[in-house]
Amino acid sequence: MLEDILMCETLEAWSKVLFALAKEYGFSSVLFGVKPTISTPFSSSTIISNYSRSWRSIYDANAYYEVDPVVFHCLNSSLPLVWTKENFINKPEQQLYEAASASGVCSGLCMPIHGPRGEFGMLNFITDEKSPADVIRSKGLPQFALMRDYLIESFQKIQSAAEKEVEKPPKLTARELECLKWVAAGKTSWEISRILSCAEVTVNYHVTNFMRKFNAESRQHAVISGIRSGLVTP
DNA sequence: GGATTGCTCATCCCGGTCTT
DNA sequence: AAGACCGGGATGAGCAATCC
Repeated sequence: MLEDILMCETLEAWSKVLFALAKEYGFSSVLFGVKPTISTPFSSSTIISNYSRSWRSIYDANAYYEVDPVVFHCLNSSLPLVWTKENFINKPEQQLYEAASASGVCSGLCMPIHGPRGEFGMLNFITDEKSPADVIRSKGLPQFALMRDYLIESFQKIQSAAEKEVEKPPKLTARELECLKWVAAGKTSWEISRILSCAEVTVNYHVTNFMRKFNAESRQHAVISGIRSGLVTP
């Protein structure tokens, strides 16, 4: 099944394998959450889970990620955490646990995610029993670490394929490409106008056009997009 | 012949920096 | 602090080449 997940080409297929893996390993539900960097707001995380919708809504509405000791563990460690009621110590944490257990989220195994490009997240397997120890003992902890690595690798492959699809480089005219190249070289509009033997406003016109094509808010932003798409070299 | 595309140019406004 | 200056950005008009 781990090999299967590397073959997935869509997030939908990937999710199905993830959910099947969790079930196969004896967990009632699973959550895979990841954000681009550790400092990115939690609200912009990508979350794939088969938690109950009501629990997800409650968790988000109460911003429980701010008090969740499992999240706190992931922020500070790469090691797996077998979490139970005992991990929820102070009042806000206990309130979170009460709400969670009422929704069937009683204990679990959490694998922190610290990706190769600074991505941060967690892979959280849930049971509706008081301790997941038996489930983990039967499969062995290293197996879950391996699963996490496969999931990260395959998820990133699907994500980058989707980004490439979205970021097809726009078609620039020869003049726009020349202006982009000189803007990337740090030249001002006036300097470019001298190089290309045209008026400064003409340079501005081409700059405005490639900015629009890159959907950029400034010429610097457009230059970065141009470098990313391979139209110009840094 | 009309529509579209690409290029050039003029004018105006805005925000940041420099000078007095 | 106020004005001058500069770079960046938006808008609109005109012209030439190309396509259908």
